[in-house]
Amino acid sequence: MIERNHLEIVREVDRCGSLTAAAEALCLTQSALSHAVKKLEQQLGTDVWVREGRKLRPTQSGLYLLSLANRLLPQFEHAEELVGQIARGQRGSLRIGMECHPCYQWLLKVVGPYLEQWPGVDVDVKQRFQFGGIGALFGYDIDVLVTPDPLHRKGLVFEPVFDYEQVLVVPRSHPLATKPWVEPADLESETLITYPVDAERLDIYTRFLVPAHSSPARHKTIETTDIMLQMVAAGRGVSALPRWLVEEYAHQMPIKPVKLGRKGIDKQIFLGLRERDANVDYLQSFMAMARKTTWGLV
Amino acid sequence: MIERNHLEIVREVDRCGSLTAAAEALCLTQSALSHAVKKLEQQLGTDVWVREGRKLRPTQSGLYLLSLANRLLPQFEHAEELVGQIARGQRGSLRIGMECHPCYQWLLKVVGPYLEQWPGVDVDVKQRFQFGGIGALFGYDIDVLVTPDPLHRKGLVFEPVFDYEQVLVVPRSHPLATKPWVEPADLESETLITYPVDAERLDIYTRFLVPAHSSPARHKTIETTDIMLQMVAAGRGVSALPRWLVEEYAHQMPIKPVKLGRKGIDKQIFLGLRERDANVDYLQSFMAMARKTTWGLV
DNA sequence: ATCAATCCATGAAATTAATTCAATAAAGGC
DNA sequence: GCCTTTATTGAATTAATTTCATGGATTGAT
Repeated sequence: MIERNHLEIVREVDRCGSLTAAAEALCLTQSALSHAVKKLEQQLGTDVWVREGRKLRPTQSGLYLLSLANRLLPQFEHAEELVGQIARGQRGSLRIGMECHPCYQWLLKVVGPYLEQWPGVDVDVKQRFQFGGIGALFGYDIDVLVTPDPLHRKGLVFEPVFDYEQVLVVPRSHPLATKPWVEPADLESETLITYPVDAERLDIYTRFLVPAHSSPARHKTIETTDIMLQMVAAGRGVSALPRWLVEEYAHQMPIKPVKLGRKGIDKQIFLGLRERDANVDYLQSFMAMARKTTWGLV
Repeated sequence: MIERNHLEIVREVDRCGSLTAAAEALCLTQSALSHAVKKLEQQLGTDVWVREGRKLRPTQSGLYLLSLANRLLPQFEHAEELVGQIARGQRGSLRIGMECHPCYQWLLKVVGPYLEQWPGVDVDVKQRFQFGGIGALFGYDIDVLVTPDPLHRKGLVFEPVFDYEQVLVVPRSHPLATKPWVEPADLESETLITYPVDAERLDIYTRFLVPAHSSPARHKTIETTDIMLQMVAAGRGVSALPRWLVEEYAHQMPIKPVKLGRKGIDKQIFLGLRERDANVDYLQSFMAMARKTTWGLV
């Protein structure tokens, strides 16, 4: 078996030109090296150096091992560096799961500065999970979950990162646009546009329409926020989104946020991760930056 | 320090899915593996697997080490295979030094079949040496020397591979072409074409002209055999070459060999190598094939 | 729920491997 | 020729790996 230290020896002997010097460099006695060399040659069944006087000249095998050493040893060294970074929490992969469609816009604001600060971390975002976001966390498909439903289970940790108000978005010229708030009944003649997810995961249903036994005239689903808002601006329907998101888009398109009910619908977004990972530096940092990014938005 | 056996462990645990099975595959007890794993994780300062129930799931570090293992271990294994071949004399480099210009034609006939038989051997031919062919052998610039001058020294071994007669080459229409042999005086009106080497290494001088205190009308040097013979065929001079070589070319061009002196000049070509290498399979084989190739030529 | 089977962790003992020490031999420089 | 440097060798020492014996934890089946 050719071992790493054999390659180390071959490289150092080549560098130093003698066993004695190589032994010095490897923090060994010259005798230890001599023994090691002898054993290696016995194992390989061939000389690695020919002894000429008191010089060592690499044989064919020696030259080959030398090239192998110069190829493999740097990879070992690089690996140690990398694993060290992982150990210190400076490197890793951060797979973010999203269970909150409109949060994608918010996430982009977090990720930008985060990538700058953590050059060793690979960030990826996933939006579909076979067994739900919690399952994805347990199954190691993701490392962090962005969700409005913390659903506590042991082994997982959730932390709120920001609060916001879910509002109705209507065209600026819409009759509802001037109201201080809308009632469920106001939507019965409207087309409601939502993301394509189950109704029980849409607050406008669970916390607004369903309790009032109300429902919209039609229901359309659209994947992307941009298109959704363009549809609203074009008077093709109304939608429910975070207030901060609507206000941001309101600069560019004729839309307006309207409170849902007299008290409005307040929501909270949580970041969840595995308890085991809770003390990993780059994950903690992500939590911290996520919390900070909030302020600029609400 | 990440060692080869660490990579071996990581790979095997991944393959087998459990420590126990991996231990079996590595011919170790489960306990030994457990100890080894623990020590590795301590050294790295990070877990390589997370224990979930009685299953092991690789961590970030573990996944990285696994990819490293899949990259490096095959290289180790390939290296062992290769060194094994070198040890068994099945692989190596055969650098042939030529001190006998016309022998190049002969060498080509040897090398062809040799390459087929020894796919693991890299053959190279060198024709110029700073300190002579012998020096090149001693200095490990070449492995075999093809020479007419064996010049014995200890540490080197020479063996004759073939005999031949050195003859004068003249155009077929030349007056000398019909003579049974030429005398030194016959060349005094001729242009002599030779390879560009010192006169003391040219038999036509040392063994023919010089003893008779004779010399040609002019002396030209040419590097390549083909051009040399074309010059002769064109009546631009005469040259001295092995009879077998001249006879081969005589099919294609109007040239003729003539004996040098009544008795002719007999020569012998030797193959020399370092004593140390004398028992290397692929070198011995080269010697053998060199000897055999002779028959087809003389 | 209980039981058996399977798997991993651990400490102490045994084995094996690596390293040092001390002595020797060989080569190169002055 | 003598002195210095370098590599080899065998025995003693030290360090490491491995095994043995055991216990705890989890899984799947009865």
